[in-house]
Amino acid sequence: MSRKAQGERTRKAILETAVHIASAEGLEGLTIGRLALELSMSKSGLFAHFGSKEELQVATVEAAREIFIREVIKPAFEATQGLIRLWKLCDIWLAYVQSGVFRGGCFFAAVAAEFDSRPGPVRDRIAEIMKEWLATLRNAIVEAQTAGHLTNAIDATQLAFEFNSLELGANWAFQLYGDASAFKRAREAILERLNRYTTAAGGPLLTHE
Amino acid sequence: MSRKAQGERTRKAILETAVHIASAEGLEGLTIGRLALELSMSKSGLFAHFGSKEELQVATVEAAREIFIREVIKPAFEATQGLIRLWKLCDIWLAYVQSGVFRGGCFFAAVAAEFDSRPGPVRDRIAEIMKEWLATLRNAIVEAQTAGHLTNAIDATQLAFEFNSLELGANWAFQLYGDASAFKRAREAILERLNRYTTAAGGPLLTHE
DNA sequence: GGCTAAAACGAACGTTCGTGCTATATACTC
DNA sequence: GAGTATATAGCACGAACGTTCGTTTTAGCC
Repeated sequence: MSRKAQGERTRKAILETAVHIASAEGLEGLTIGRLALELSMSKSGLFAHFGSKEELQVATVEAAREIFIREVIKPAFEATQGLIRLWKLCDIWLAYVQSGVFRGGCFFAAVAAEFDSRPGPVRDRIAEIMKEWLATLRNAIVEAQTAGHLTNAIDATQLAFEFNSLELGANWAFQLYGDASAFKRAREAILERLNRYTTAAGGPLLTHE
Repeated sequence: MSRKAQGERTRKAILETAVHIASAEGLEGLTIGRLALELSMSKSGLFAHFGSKEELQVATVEAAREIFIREVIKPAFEATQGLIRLWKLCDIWLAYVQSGVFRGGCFFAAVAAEFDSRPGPVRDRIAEIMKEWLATLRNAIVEAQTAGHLTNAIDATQLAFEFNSLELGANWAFQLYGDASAFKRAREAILERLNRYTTAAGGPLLTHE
């Protein structure tokens, strides 16, 4: 193993742990000492991988984005474009949060609330990424309309807002109360809307169970 | 003014400022030094009003609850029980957040995300209060059903979850993007549901404008 | 086997945090 | 007016924070 590759590997390991900690304790609660302790390495050795705490935070956000793409976006995009993919995006998102891989639930919901009043590059990147997600959702809706699965009467931006809200709401209920039925409620609400706006060409109604 | 009353007054002033800071910086970001500076008093003098930082946090949460009751719950409860009150609860909540009295938007949305992975009395109190809000919402729905304004076919808990989610979603969009149209979207989604489930006895349809 | 450069370390910096101890100023009681 | 309780201030503490610096370990190259 080259020395160079070793550095990359360590950096990956650091960020992997950082994402988990930050989802629960936040990006400020994510301290370098704590991170070093958890990885059994020195503060200074760890710090050398990033020039500053802010850079570490940005890198952590970036790492979380890649995980999100790998675990939610990509699997959903294996489905064919249209209604199915739209539903997959929502369904997999909910399943992913419910699976509890992150102690703090949805990473971005957590850090968005933390940084929404803290101007700077960290906040900017978080906002960008969440906007990206919302655009993905909206785009899937438009595609479902183009494919003739959903009626053109609905406003795609409005529907994307509603779906995103329901997901945030489910995440909130699960994190605060451990209430897993919130995911069922979110799915029910989303499906109800999808089914209501499905055209004849949209195929048989989707169901929850 | 008695010494005793002076203490009470100071405490109120502290908590008033604390709620504002915490809505933006969080309950951990709310430091005693910062708070003392903002109030032009000494750290120790301020600290004497609370036995610990945790007590200060709990007191701040309590203060926020009282503000919320005064500004949202009470005004909504001036409306007659039933559909109107239910709508008022949602509408006033949105207007209150939009008014921007708190730099960090909805106080409870902010601190819930911060503390949902931090066990302790602070988290417990936040969870209680938000459950209280959800119960208020649900109860208003049930009352609207009992009054014959809304159909009994709907699940009150489900609808309360959806309304709460839409409110959280609007708060999220406004805080992260300054997007005021999110409030319009939330209102539209809520009204759409209310109108759809309104019985003939529910009176004329509610409108947004 | 030495040389180089990357990677990790250990110790310390200055600052800020929450918290405690002691003293002073103020208002009410008798 | 002396005495007491309350409110606030001053000062110091130990711990933890992000950060810097000089050193040591390690892998690849000639």
